[in-house]
Amino acid sequence: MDLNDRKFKILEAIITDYIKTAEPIGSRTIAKKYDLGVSSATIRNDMSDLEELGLIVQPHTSAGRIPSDRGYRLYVDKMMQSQELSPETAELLQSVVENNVGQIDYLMQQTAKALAALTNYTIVVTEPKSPKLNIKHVQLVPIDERSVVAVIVTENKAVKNHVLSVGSVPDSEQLNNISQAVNNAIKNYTLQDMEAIASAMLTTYPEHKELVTKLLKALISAVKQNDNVHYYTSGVNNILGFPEFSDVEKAQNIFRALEEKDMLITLFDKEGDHNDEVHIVIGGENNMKELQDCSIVRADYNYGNDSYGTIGVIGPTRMNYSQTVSVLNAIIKNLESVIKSLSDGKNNGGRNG
Amino acid sequence: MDLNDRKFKILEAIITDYIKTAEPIGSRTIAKKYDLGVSSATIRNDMSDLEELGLIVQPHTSAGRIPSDRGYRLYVDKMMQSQELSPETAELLQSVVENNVGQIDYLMQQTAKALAALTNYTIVVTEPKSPKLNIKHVQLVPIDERSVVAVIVTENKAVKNHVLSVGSVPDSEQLNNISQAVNNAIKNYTLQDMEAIASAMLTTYPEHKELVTKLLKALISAVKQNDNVHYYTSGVNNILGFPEFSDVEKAQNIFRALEEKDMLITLFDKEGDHNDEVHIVIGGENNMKELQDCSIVRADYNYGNDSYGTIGVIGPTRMNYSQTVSVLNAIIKNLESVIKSLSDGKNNGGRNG
DNA sequence: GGTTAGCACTCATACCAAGTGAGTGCTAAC
DNA sequence: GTTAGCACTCACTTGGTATGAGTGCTAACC
Repeated sequence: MDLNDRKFKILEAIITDYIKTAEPIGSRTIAKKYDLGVSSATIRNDMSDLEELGLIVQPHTSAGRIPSDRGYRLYVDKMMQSQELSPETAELLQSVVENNVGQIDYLMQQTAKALAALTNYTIVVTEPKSPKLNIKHVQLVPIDERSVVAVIVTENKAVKNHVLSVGSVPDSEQLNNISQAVNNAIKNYTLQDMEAIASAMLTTYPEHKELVTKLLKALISAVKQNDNVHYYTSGVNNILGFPEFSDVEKAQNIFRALEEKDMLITLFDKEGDHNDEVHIVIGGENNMKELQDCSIVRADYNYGNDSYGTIGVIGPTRMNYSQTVSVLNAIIKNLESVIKSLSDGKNNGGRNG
Repeated sequence: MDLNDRKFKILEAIITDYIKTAEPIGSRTIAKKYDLGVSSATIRNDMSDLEELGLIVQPHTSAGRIPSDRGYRLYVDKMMQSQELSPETAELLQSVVENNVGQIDYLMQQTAKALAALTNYTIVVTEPKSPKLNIKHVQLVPIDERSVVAVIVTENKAVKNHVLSVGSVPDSEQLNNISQAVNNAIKNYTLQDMEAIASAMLTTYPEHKELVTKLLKALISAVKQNDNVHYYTSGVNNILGFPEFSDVEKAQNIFRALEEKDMLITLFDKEGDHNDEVHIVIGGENNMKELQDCSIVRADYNYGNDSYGTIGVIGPTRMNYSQTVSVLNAIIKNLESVIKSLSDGKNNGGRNG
């Protein structure tokens, strides 16, 4: 059975209508609302075919039809028109990014917040992380008489702080010396040779054994903690606004999933390849049963040196995919351009004149 | 009208019962369940008096009574028995704190998570902040060819990173020199004299004008950002578990409030004095109308040098105050002891032998 | 005066039965 | 292939009727 033009149109009508109203839509409604030039009976026959193909389903006998996951999939892959953003929206997205450059965590938060407000869905933004993480620079900074912070800059330009508490803190100059020594050691050895570095350092600085030992531990944990990605969410409460989640049980499941860090991260990591495209996972296509009624639209943003972060939009399967994709594309473009202009040293991108 | 012993007992019965069941409780139930030695009619008379005093209310004519905010207040202030924590609970709370020393953000997150799991309420933990914030130490660390991170250690031992993007990055040695110069300047001037520091620095390092300017800007913003407190929440979804919030509208209001950073912060800042005590705000006592059906139990933890953070527990007014207070006291004690032992340089507190 | 039994009254909730209407599937005619 | 017509399904609404938990009041009791 193939899909002629009219059936495509009917499917599209059902999907767009259902996205708007969340109500099952019947043959008569389509006949009246969309000018297909045929009667409701004909549409009824077509709908029967569409159902046979698994593209739409009937919640119960005397109701209209709603799209199935497969229906949405077909729509998303073949039928969906890309949507132009309004100038105001585009500008808003740009200003959010540009106004928060420099403080990566704040930038993420504000991005998430803006997207949540714009889409009315739930947003998750993960900090950039690199598949191959190497430490680029280490600096010890004194905090008080008993503790120093090890500032660790990784290849992917992430900056992490580890507080080390030690018996006694060397003076600034010595801290600098030790930092320098570690930096040199890191350049010459790989992290696998941490043992070697440790023993080398300890012969040079036997009097700071405690500090050096703890510092190396921190370095190792920094590398390991690579999979301990930070992330920011916003618009979680939007979930409750959708009639499909007015059942508290369902909403609670979703909330639980959203609080479960590991779940989210694997969800984002899954679909393999991190490329430029926007990925869409519809309903049951993801195998977390808490999110079977949700769709996830996500895209990765490049952060230089193979490192990337992810922005994910989570909403009901009845989601405005077209708009969401446009918004995601726009924000990713903004983010990457700002990041690029930063590392180019010139801020020549996207300023209005 | 005064409250004799029996009336107190009746009020207590209503409150404890309602905390457990969330159902209005009637005279007959009290007479049967609690052995007061009088008939339901007598209890009925007493309940009428309690209602006249505004301590309990009737949701509708043919229902039992439930405690009012004033009833809870009386209970919390005069009647509530402090509750001993089970050894397992105490141990859990201790291990959470001890296992996460050193990474302040992770510690907060885990603390929030543990408390949420334990109490079944929503937890908000704010990072420590100081009423008088001074910068103690600054260190520049290179990131790549175009950016350095300014690591700022404040008096309250918070460590903040600001990424500065500059035309060209001086080598490590020069970065150290500049850092040192700023540190010296900060010791001699107050932050109000930032202008003076700036001009002094710029005569010393004219070739790094850009970097120095941006660094000083970062310092100022670090001081200002003092009120931009970070905080961590956990157990937000627990809200949905309570029958009083099964009305989606209400739940959504609460969620919105919890996502509104400023609201939460002012909520915590409000009740003035930050001392050792656990503060309890019941229902309408706080003036955020979104949280009128919630109670907030919060306590501050000391972080040395006048700086403190706050741990807040948010739940329905029908909250297990006694347990919540005990848990809060315990976790605060653990946190403070660990913090103290860190700055004492010896970890001699609370290890099992 | 405090306590109690008895009783009328209220009112949310559950239950049931009938009615309504949106929507379908099928058949026969066009 | 399309359409009109019709029987059928079934969620949802409406209204009327219990049911029962709980109260307030009164009169009697200790």
